[in-house]
Amino acid sequence: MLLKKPDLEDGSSKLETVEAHTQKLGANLEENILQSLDDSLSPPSDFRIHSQHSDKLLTEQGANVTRQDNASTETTKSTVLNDSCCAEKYKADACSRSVCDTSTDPSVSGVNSSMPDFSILRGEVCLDDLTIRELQEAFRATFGRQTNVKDKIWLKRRITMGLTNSYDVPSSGCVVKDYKIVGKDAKNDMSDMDERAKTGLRATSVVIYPGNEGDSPSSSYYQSEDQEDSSKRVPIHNDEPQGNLLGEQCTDKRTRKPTKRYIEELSDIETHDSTVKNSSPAKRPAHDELLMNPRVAPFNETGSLGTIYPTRKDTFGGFSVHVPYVSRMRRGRPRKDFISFADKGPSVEPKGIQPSVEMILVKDGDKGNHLRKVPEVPLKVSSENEHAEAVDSKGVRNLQAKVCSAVSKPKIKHGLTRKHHRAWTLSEVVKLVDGVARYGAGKWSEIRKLSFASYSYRTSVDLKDKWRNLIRATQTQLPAQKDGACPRKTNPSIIPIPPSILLRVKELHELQSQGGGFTAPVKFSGQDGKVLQGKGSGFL
DNA sequence: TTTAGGG
DNA sequence: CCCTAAA
Repeated sequence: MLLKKPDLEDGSSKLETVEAHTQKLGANLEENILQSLDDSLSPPSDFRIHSQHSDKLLTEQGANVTRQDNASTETTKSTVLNDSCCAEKYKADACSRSVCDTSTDPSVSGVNSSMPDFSILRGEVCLDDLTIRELQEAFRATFGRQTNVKDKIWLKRRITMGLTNSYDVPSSGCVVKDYKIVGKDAKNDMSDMDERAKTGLRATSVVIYPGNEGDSPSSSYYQSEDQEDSSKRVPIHNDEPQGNLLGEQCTDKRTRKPTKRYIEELSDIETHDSTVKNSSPAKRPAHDELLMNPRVAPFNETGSLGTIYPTRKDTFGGFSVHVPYVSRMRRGRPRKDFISFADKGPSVEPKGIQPSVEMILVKDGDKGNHLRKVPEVPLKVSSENEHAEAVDSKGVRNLQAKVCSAVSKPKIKHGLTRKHHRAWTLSEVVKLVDGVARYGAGKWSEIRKLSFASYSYRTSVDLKDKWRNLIRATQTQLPAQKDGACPRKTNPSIIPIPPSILLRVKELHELQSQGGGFTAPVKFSGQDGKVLQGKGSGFL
């Protein structure tokens, strides 16, 4: 971009700096432009004449021979590719170089490449003065390939575009000097082009290109130019127009800069993609919901009958697709009917599956670790636990808990295990309440150590969570009980916490929340204590 | 490591 | 239960 300054004539002295500048200065940008130019000018499929012809033409260059042998083109085009690529590459280089490093470069002529006479482009070029032939030659010099287009305007324009590396050139009457448009409409420059690119306007969109020799440049040229139909927006390649042998008339379309909106849409898609792939680390950095980020799209039309389904974007094997929006499989612990299935009796308990793991588990628990990192297969609670709960009047719950722990080992995803859900037994709850009463709410670590020594699977966090749930229960369940039966308690597998315990929880909670930093041990108030004792809970 | 709190 | 921040 910045390379094509007028002060580059006789650039031998400045060549190096300029090229250095080129590399330094966003090889990307420059390369993109040149690349797209290349693409547009030399589609590999039907590029141009055979190198032999090129050579021949090269030798005849002085005469500006522009005859094209279409038959040869057809039959031998495939062998040209390398050569043409070289030429194109060279041309690309030539576009970003100073003026005189081209035709005089010995290496170029040494490679037997069909380099056109770039001298024709040197200095000030007034395309209006040239004949069609000369224009064609200039075209060749500019793009490094032959053209048989005879349309002067088109040629001029194309040459100008090539020389100035700009898509935004006047259709006629301009003078190109040192790869920059001077004379008429000298303001057509890169900066101007950038401006247009920003605004999404294309001056070229109104220019009509006359067709030539079947490769009509105007056909389907700017179709959907200004229609922001994103589905039609494709990057600058693979857009070869129909029936075109030379592929030179589609240059504009293929090389036109994407509109702002296109860019935005593209980046939008990318960000969406990335968010889908990366999930949002802030929210849920881990694992198992990586793909569970349903992206509800606004009603997309997916049905062939035109029916409208709500869909969400989902990811399957790296592909982002829309699928009908339905609930996902539940994650986490199995449903309670599963529990009740397991609850049918101790006979269901698969005791013999992995006896060794049990030992590991118990040992682990004694150390007070929490089990998440270990592949957890709790088959059986420790004997002390059993003993402690043997006195519990609600033995069913014990069984249930144990069986539950025995039957499943949720492995969520790839190494990360979820601690198996163990239903809180009544005795546990009582222990917890007692612990809170003794050590105060918040001393979960202490409570765990002192009151839950035998419940290795209960962490201090568990205690805290359970206590919180108990508090909630007192706030919801308790009043409801007074008013009447809670409709949701019809579930038999959920054994309600006895109101006595709830009352005590409430009392403790109120007490401790009022008392601020109160941590002093509190013995039960007589009423609650009595009830608890009556329950026969055998803790401590 | 523990606690608190949101999810 | 999980996860994280804060202490």
